[in-house]
Amino acid sequence: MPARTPTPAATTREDVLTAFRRDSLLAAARRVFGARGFDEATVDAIAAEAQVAKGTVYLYFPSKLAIYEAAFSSGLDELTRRTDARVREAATPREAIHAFIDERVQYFQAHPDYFKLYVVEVGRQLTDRTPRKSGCRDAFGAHTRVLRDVLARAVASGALRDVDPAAAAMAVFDITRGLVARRVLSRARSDAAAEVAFLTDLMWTGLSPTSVPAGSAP
Amino acid sequence: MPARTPTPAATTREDVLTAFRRDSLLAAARRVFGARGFDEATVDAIAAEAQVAKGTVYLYFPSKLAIYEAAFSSGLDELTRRTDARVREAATPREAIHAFIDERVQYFQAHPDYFKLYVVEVGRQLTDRTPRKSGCRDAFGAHTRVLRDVLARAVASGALRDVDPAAAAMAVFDITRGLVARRVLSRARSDAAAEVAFLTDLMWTGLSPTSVPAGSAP
Amino acid sequence: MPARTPTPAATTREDVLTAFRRDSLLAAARRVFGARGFDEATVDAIAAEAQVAKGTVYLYFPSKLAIYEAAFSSGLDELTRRTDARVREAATPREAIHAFIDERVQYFQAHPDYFKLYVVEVGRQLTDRTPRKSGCRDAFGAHTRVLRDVLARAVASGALRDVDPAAAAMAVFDITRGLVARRVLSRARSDAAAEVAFLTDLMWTGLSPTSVPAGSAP
Amino acid sequence: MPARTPTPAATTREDVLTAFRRDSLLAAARRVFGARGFDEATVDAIAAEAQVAKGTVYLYFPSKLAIYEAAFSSGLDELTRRTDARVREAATPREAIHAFIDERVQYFQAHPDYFKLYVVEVGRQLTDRTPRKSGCRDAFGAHTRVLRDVLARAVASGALRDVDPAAAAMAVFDITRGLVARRVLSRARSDAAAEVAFLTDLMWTGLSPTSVPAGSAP
DNA sequence: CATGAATGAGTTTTCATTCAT
DNA sequence: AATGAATGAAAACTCATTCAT
Repeated sequence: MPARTPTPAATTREDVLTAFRRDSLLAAARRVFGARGFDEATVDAIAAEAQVAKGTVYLYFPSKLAIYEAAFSSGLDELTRRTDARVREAATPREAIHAFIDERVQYFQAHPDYFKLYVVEVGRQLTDRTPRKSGCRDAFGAHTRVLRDVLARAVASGALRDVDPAAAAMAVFDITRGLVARRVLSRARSDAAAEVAFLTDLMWTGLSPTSVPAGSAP
Repeated sequence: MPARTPTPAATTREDVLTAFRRDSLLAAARRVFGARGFDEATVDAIAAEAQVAKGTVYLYFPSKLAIYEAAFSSGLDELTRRTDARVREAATPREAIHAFIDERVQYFQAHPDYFKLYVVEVGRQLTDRTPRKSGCRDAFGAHTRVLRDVLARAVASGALRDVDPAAAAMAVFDITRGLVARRVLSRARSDAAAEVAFLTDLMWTGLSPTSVPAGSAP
Repeated sequence: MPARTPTPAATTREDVLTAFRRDSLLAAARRVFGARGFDEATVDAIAAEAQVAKGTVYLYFPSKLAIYEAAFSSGLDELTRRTDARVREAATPREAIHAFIDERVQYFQAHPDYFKLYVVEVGRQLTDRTPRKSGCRDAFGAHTRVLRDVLARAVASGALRDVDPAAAAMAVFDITRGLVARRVLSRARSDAAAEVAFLTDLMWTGLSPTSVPAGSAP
Repeated sequence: MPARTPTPAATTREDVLTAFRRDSLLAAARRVFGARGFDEATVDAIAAEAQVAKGTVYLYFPSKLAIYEAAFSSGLDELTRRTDARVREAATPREAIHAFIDERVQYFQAHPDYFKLYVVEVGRQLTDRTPRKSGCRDAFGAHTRVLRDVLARAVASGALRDVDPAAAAMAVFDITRGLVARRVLSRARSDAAAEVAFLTDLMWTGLSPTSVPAGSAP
């Protein structure tokens, strides 16, 4: 990484075009894979969606699986980047939880195709025998890292009661995922603010230190 | 032929064999579909798993999709039946939440193949253009009905604070799903009691009426 | 053929039953093959039509092809027998031609399924690489033998002009076949007498010795 | 690429190649369907006959049935066109009958594969439950239309006796078909002139107005 | 670089035939 | 003799991938 391509001015017309084509193909792939799943999607359909010939796809990606993984990863990267940024900006743990839920709901609402791709991939990971070489697998763990760290600090400072921050972050992650799934599946177009607020409140209350002793174990 | 066996239940050897074959095939289908997903699974593989010839499969099911739906539905029925029973038996709302989470974690832990099939089906539903005729789709809504009713009564009686019972039930459903997913994916064999207890506590605390005013909005 | 089975009393109950079953199967086969053609017909369908189990079919015939050939031949035998009888009874060549056409039209009208089987078999014979071992092939030649002989005698006696009797018999055969095909295809139920009379007249006139010199060659 | 070839007819190399492939496939299909019938023919065999891979066939035709119908129709169109032309050119009714028989015998003699395909199709039409949408069915009726019109005019002008022109045309059609069938089946290579002349004479004589009263009905 | 025609491996499904009961 | 469950070979069709233009 010390020496990038030594031609600083090398970002030629070519490169721009190439990058543009790649992005077009990834966007097309997200739409097609999201709409049909991995197996039902055809390379032909992706090419048509991107308005290029089928052969062209193979100039940019070595295989259908590679397109899929690139499409999945590129979306995931952006989602994670945005989520992490908003969580980091949050002034309080409560706001961090709210930011996490809100950002993800908004992102997926704006990119329902990608949500489908995302869900399909979770299914693939569960059912795939060949352990995914690409970073897909680990990527999932990274989703909640920033939130977990925020919660860990909150527990340490006494702002939250003494829970496992990782488990708590996962719980927030899961209810977010469930909310998004129902909204995407039902093609909900309404504002999700009320539902986001409810889940934020539910989690925050559940994690607050001021809660009552909670009685005996079940 | 003079005297047909007067078995009152008319359950002949044939019937038993037929039922056995059907069950063997469904079990094989659950394993194969769970391991590979719908598209990657082949009827050949299911037949081999059930130790019959390919043609035999078609004596019991009219198509690959029919096998899949039967395998999915049969497991779902049992899961729902067991979950509902345990939730109904619960003496308190807190116990109901615990029963819901605990039963489902135990069931899926005992049938990891079925959990994969279950996840795969969620993916299919998202990506399927042809609305599934079979009860698969509606079946999902029914998962939380009993729990929702319990929570609704608890809200009415003041045992819980004033939340939307359906949304609360969904939250419980989602964190359960997340827990199971992580345990199945990581092939966890350990006892899930601690994690179940944590989630029960989290939800119960979050829903309790004694919670603090919760401060300002996020 | 001089010594039939030397047990004259051997026609037991068994034999009768066996013969009955064979005939039932042949009748069923004629219906099914006639309705669907050879390839589209299934042994299952024939068994069902004959109200026996599939395995039973194989007790009476060694293969699907054998059933087909037996069904075809049995019908053909009857048709030829009846046609020959009526042609032989005819007092004049004109009546012989009429008898030939009339009998065949009536027979096929009464057995439309068999006509389809008959047409399909003609197609098969044309397209079959493996020369039919059974008598099917030669059987066709025999259709017009009796009519041909009648015409030959008529030519010899001067009752008809000097034509090739075989070619003339074939012409009568062909127009009969065409008439039947159109009637069966259009499911005609009306009386064919007028059409039979027309064709008889057409052929008779064409073959009569009193015809004009016929002018120049075409 | 700066200047697209401004070929006014736009018949590029591509188009020629495509048309060539299509024709090759149709010719192969005629041979294979003619040799084996519809059901016994495999797409694999057609592909092999045309020296292309199986998948290639599906680039030009959507299904096996579509290939079959295209092969059937293309041949039928040419046959009908040629027959109609020769019949129209004929100066007299007798010549029209001769032209009809002669042209068809010659065409089928030159394309025996197509004759088999033709016969197979007749069998299919008889046994097909699903009424053929394509023009195959109606096409048969059109075969004799031109000849029928010629005969109708001849009847009107008194050149022929008072017969149903349609029935007469059918009779000519049927004897032609029979002659061709026997020649193709026996792989006759000899000149058919004598047989054609005989049938022409037979029909013409049968239809001539100068015929004797023909005696009593049979 | 871009194209899209060609390839052929792989999948579902059917059905003639066998054989244990 | 009769049954019908089991078998597995065969065939239509799809689509990821390649490569000549």
